[in-house]
Amino acid sequence: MAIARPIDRRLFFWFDRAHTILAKEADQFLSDNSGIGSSQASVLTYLGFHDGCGLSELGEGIGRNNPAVTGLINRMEQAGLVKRVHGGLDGRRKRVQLTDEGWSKREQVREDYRIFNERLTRGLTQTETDAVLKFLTLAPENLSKNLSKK
Amino acid sequence: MAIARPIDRRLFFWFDRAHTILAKEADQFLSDNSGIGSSQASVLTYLGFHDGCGLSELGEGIGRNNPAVTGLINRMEQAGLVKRVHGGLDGRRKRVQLTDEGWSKREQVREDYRIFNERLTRGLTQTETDAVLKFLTLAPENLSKNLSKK
DNA sequence: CTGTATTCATTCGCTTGTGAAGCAAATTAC
DNA sequence: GTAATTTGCTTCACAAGCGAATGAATACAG
Repeated sequence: MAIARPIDRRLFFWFDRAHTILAKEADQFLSDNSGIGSSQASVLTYLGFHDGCGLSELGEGIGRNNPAVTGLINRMEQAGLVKRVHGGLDGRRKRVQLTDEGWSKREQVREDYRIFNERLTRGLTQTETDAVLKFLTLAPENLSKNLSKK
Repeated sequence: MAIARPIDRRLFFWFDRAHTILAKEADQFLSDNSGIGSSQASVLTYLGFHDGCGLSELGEGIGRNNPAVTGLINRMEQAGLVKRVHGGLDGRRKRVQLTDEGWSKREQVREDYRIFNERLTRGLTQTETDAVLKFLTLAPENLSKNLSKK
């Protein structure tokens, strides 16, 4: 196996740095255009594909823990973007649904993301963008698998 | 120009999700092994290459704003990892230096990152890892350039 | 020179996330 | 059928980052 190159050792360093910078920009951009932040945008995006899912599943989907989701959905319910409905047979479960306003906001956000993401990938080839997406989806999985065999 | 593929539109969504998950893991991992969090690890990493730099430059380097750096350096000074020294001719400026303990902690962190990053890139080829690093260094730059011509 | 603008760092008030603990509903074990 | 565990969500206390405002020191314009 090849020796890790110095730059590779700083992968997470660059990842973390890029995230704080990009997240600020994304929040600003979304806030200017659609009046919400990136966490709420994540919820809208996820619910667009999984409307009516439970709160825990939502947390899993957007990478936040349960207390964070509770707060996030409180604010979004307050803002009229989503509503909690009872989960049917299971009395503990609550499902989250987009309201009409939520669906319409989601369309705005899709457009914002389209522009923003296009800007992010300037200077990258399609192959490189694919590699980035592969990393972003694979790495969290890799970690959870390797937790045990430290 | 090619039409953006649906998956590409969610680039930032995946980026944000991956970051929260990875950051939690990284904090846990670093905390277990070296007793510090990822923000402090970033400072140690950056200072390893730019020991004695000013607080603003440090913030730029690790992607945090000035108030965040002030707090971070307060905690690290408290912990004996860094010290503030006066910036010479310019009476406003303060420089940050690693203490002996800081240098030694930095070595630990280097090793932690080596292991952690190796884990992150499992399943990726070297070419793909390179693409990820290119993205992480390029995207923040791209944004700041494009701020004006919204 | 002197007044204005700029820069570097800090303080302040607030938001959002975290882990730990708690509660109620459902499931499993015996 | 009851006790013990697990699951889904919420509450709580706290950590850390953000923007805005502030305080000091320097630079610049006339």
